[in-house]
Amino acid sequence: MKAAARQPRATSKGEQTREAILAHALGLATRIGVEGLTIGRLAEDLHMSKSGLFAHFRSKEGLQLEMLRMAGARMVESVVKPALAAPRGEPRVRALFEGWLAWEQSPSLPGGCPFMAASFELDDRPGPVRDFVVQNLKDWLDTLAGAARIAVREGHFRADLDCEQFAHDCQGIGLAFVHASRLMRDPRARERARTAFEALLRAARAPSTTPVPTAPAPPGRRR
Amino acid sequence: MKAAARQPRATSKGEQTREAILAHALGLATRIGVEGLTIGRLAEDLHMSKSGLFAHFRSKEGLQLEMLRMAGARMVESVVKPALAAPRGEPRVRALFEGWLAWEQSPSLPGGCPFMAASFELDDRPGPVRDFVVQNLKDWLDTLAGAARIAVREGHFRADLDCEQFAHDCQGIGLAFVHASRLMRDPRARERARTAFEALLRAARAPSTTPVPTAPAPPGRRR
DNA sequence: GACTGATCCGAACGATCGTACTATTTTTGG
DNA sequence: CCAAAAATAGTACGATCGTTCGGATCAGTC
Repeated sequence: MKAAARQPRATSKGEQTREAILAHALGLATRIGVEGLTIGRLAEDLHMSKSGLFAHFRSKEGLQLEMLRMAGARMVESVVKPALAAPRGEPRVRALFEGWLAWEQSPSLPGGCPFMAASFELDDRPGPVRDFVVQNLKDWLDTLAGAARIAVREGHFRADLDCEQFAHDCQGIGLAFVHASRLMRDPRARERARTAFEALLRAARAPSTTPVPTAPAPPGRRR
Repeated sequence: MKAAARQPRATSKGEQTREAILAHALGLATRIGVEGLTIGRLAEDLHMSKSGLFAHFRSKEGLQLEMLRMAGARMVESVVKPALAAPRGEPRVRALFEGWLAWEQSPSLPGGCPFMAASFELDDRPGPVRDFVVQNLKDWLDTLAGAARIAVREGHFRADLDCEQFAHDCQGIGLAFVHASRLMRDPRARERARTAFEALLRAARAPSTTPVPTAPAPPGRRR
């Protein structure tokens, strides 16, 4: 928290309290929702005055946006970037999924990934906050689809795989994981998610791995 | 509004306004959330006084619970019951899924299935409302798993299929559908959901599309 | 037509919301 | 160390929240 003592710039006093506010807001928002965030509650938790805290952001919406911006940056840093270190192809897809699972259960996010929660909270409430969430999730889906496309090029996945559909299905597994884990308190949630993901991978892989000698495409196969 | 003039009982005046309140609350809650429901807003929309409306329920929590109770009953009526008319086995599983898709897009639910939204809204907020949502979703998952189990018995699905996992995966597809449809405004959301569901069915079916002639009960068959 | 219960309204309560203004402190560069 | 600047606190505002309470208005029974 206070590693570097000799930093004349880069972290003015205001900057670091501002970051502390955002970090706490993030942890809070995962539990009570992005809209449920309250300046008063934040100030109380951080032993500040409402006005002193408020002065860091132009409005509540500003606070929400900056908080989500921080969450997005953290997610890229702790999920996407490390996954890029994994070998191209299926291993990287796996790394993305596993990284996301870990991110979802990160201790700094006691209520889980804020974007997942916001997906359902803001889906019918237009505004810049919603727009930001949509953009972030679109980027995430693109990342997944891109990794799948690479896996196709590497020969790990079927050549005719619909990569957007693959990303979509991954998202479904993730959402089901949150559902089972957070709401239903199912202790097997993680196991369930992994099972579903393995099945998805199996279906996405090149047909050679499955010892099916007959035609792999049943009638009516389209797109 | 006054169709039946000769009804001495069964629908007293209070009962029908109470139902009107709940119906409107349901439509509202799907858009602004269960917690976002507001007595004032409801009263304004229905041209009533706050206190007059409030008198129908002991508390806001009471209103929320009764509203969800109505939603659950409607869902059973419009999804589960009709599906029971479908032939046992895979057709019934299909009917459940298709019925749920239609329910999710029902015009009386402008924001989609309230339980889906509540899943993420209340996952970290203990209380009777959360408990009710959990119970309802547990029942839904049991219905799905039960239908799958019947499909196994009918020989439509693999004998070693994990029916709870199947229900879990169905839920994931549903959640991804809501995600893609409501938040991302993806016009292909429905197509995506159907594609994912067909893949799930394909993986659940007996290993060869041709009916299995061998013993229908492999070792390890229980419950 | 008076009585009775159900139904609804109006006004008010304390609390809390987001935000605006003005002081007062604290940090910072010279 | 000092003045300028940044950061925080204090106070107050109009709105709205859930809830209470006493009184109107209505329906149905004798």
